[in-house]
Amino acid sequence: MSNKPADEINENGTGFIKNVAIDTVIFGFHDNLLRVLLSAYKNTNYFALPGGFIREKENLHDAARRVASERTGLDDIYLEQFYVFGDYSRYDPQPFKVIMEANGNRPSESHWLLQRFISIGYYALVDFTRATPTPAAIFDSCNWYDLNNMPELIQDHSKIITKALEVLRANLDHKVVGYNLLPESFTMGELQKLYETILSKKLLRPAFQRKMLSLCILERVAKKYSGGAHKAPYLYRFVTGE
Amino acid sequence: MSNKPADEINENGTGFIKNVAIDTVIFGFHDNLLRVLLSAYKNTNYFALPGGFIREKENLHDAARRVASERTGLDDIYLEQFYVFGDYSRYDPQPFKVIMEANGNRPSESHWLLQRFISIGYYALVDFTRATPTPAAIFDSCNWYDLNNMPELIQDHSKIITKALEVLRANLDHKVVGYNLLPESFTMGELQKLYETILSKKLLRPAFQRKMLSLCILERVAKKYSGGAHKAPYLYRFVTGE
DNA sequence: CCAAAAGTGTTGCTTCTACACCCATGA
DNA sequence: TCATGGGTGTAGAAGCAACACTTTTGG
Repeated sequence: MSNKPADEINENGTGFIKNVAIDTVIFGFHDNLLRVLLSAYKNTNYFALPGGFIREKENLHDAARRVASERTGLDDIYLEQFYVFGDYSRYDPQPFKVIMEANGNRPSESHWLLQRFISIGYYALVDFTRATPTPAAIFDSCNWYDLNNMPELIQDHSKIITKALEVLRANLDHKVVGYNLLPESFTMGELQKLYETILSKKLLRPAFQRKMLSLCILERVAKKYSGGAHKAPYLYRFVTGE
Repeated sequence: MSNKPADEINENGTGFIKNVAIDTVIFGFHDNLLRVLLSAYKNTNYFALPGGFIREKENLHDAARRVASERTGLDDIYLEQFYVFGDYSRYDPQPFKVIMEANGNRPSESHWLLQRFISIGYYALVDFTRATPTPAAIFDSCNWYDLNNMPELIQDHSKIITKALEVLRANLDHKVVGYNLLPESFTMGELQKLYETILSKKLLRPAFQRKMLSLCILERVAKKYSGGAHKAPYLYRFVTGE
């Protein structure tokens, strides 16, 4: 939970469901690295996952989509609910107290943001080249960090990312992941690099190519002349069924 | 959400987290049928999943375990969090209003149980022969219903069961399910019947037997002389690693 | 003509499917 | 001894890992 617009910061959180937060793990892929969007709070050393809250009459999914959209500038985002984090031990209001104080607020102990939150985790898969990381108004910046080189995160946000990656990996087999993380067209090599990065292991090139083509979800578009001294790879794109 | 003890029924739900419910789909297996525990409210025609709420300092998992334990009398229950139901359209306070009125209460519109709830779904797998369905104090009865022959349920509880079954099926491959749904010892035929019931399809006997044995999680205990005019099957049990 | 990367062929192993066969049991 | 259900054997198909080979590109 983070990135709240200014008007959300009032003592009792009018208009929002209390004690429930949404944390989104927004994955992007670039330069052969899997990255996530993190918010950095101004005037503090705190980093956190993009998060938000559910409006009183808002669908849970829509709230997650709203958060992911506001941070990326995209409006057609692939989202997957992956886990709920509900241990009482994750209750840690200290960071928010510091953040608010660093920004000139003096919240009372009963401020709604200082209460316990049950956090519903969503992961998003976005096309790195189309997303424009956008910090929430006033409060923070927002940037990509690769998974192997992340700053320390508040609360249990590191664990949330770990769990998101775990579920993403488990879903690799039966859900099409590349469609959301890659640009419109891409080479088979790029697709393989994506899979290898998510799984953290090498895959055999011939096997991967055949497996992907056997799914009948890819079509060849054209060849890509990269200027490299080697055979030009085909470009592929996902067939959308239209 | 249902089965609340009397002391939970006060206007503002003191001691509980508001707007969040837990619904548990408690599966049991008996007579070759997959069954779920349903609560029937007295003085109404309403049936619902066993449910409950999270105490202010209680872990989410512990709240789910508490609900499942109270309904079954068991204390070592296998639980799996499977989905969160958060559409605003599922908000339907009517049944609770009727239930409370049928039991002599006159809740105000602002009664906490008549507010919107986001419901966290857990499924439980229990040994039918050990569970003793126990209704929550005063309010309702509690019984097994087989999946193909269920009463109409309040709100979106049917959809919740459908989703639970979906996830249970998906988990059949990589989680050991029989251990929790069967008694201490069982025949290979019984285990196969369980799988066939969950998947709603026939499996090949030799293949099933070999697959199960190849997992090295079963050990033979003894033969079972059923009195039937046929070869006595072996009894198996899950090796626990002790 | 060479190096590098992409695409395809092939071989052998493992796994699964489908059916056949044998074994034990009590009427 | 027969019907019934449980356990095992096995041939063929399918799938996959591993490696070899061919093709294309620019230096």
